[in-house]
Amino acid sequence: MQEKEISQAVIRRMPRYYRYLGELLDDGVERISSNDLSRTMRVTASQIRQDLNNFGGFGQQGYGYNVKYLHDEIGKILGLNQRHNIIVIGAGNLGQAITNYVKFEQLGFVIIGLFDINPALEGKTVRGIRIHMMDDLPEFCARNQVDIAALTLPKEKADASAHYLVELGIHAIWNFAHVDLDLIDQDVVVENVHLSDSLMQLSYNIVKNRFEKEHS
Amino acid sequence: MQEKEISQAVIRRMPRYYRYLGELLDDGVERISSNDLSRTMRVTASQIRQDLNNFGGFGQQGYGYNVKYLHDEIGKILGLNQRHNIIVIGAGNLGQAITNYVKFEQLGFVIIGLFDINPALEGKTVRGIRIHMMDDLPEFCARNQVDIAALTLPKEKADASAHYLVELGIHAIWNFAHVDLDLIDQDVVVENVHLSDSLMQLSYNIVKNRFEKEHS
DNA sequence: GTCAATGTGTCAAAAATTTAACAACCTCGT
DNA sequence: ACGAGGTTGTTAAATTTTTGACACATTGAC
Repeated sequence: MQEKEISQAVIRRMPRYYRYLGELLDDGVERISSNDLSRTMRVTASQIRQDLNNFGGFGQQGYGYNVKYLHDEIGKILGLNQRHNIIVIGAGNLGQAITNYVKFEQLGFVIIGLFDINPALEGKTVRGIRIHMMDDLPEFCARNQVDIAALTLPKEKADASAHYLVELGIHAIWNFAHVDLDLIDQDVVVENVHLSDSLMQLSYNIVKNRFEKEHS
Repeated sequence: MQEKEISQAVIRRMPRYYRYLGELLDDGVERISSNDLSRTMRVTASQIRQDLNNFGGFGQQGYGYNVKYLHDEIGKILGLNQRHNIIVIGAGNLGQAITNYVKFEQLGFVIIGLFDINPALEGKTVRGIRIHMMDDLPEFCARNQVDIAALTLPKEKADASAHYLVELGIHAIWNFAHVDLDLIDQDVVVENVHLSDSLMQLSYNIVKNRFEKEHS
């Protein structure tokens, strides 16, 4: 499938292509050129062609790209042609919010259970999905195929939980706790969503923007 | 304050430095060298020094960096020395989850109101913070200083809301809707949190990881 | 069927980012 | 007060990423 290493910079852009192509598809657009796409996406056409060519030649000279075909192919590249079962560790507000986000399911990401240590939550459900106690985790993982664990718990507990999950055979973690999990050398893929980092970036740009306005 | 343009690559790393320095501070560490920090953060010492030097010389030869001082300075760079009032547009699960996330307040980001169009939510509160109807937005913005609007609503409504917010004088948007807001040329700073993009990246890396295991 | 227009894949150049190297300087033990 | 050891700020090299350019394939009008 993959041959040479593809830079994460490219990978970061792929979901965005997928999104735009999905919209074109919904709009009934059949074909598109890198040039037209570059205008709507506000990136260079060269970058689009370069990015796509990392994975193969999906276009045709003189024609462009077939929207449906390209959309499907990028979907395959991103693994969206297969189902991913998710468990959510930490059934607090964020965990529940994610569980309620139906859109993920359309992409093949299906939440099959939530876990928490708070006994008050035991047996309750979110969108029909049950909240279990952490003690039940080993059995649950043995009985169900769990592809991804979403970590939505306080940072103090995140690292220990992550190690525990890896022990139970989980190979992918979607980490919302604002720590960097110390899982080097472990056979596990981690994707971080650091909301406070994001806010701080925004804050930096706010201050910068104000400054530039004052001095121009 | 800022002189030459600093690349967003650097800015993306600053919150992470801030986080690690905060932890060192909590641990009572007084000073640290770029070398020691590089080991814990798993980046090169050279990058740390280079990054920090974009903003000035915070260290001292033969000594290293004073943790508290550096933490404070990075905080200032990121604008964490001032308060940022946030309104949340869309009081659904995600909006409420964010509102409940107390940690932001410690960083100076204070949520002062939620807005929705669902009449059933009118007057309810989340962590003591009131949910208003969208109709009240103009008056609310006139009476309160609103620095950031967090957009936690369906993508169909995101773009129109964003334009409306800009009209009302808001200059910063924290966008959770998975569309790219079309706000070029507007005097507004946008920070995106595209959760599904993040999930797709994770998915890509899962597939890649599996593939590499099978072929090694 | 021909040909201008279109548009990809790819190679090369340019720009940006990261890493390495080191001179200058500070610390701290003696 | 001195000097060995340590550490920054900074310059230069290496690497990565992005952009530009164009040969060549395909389309679609006539």
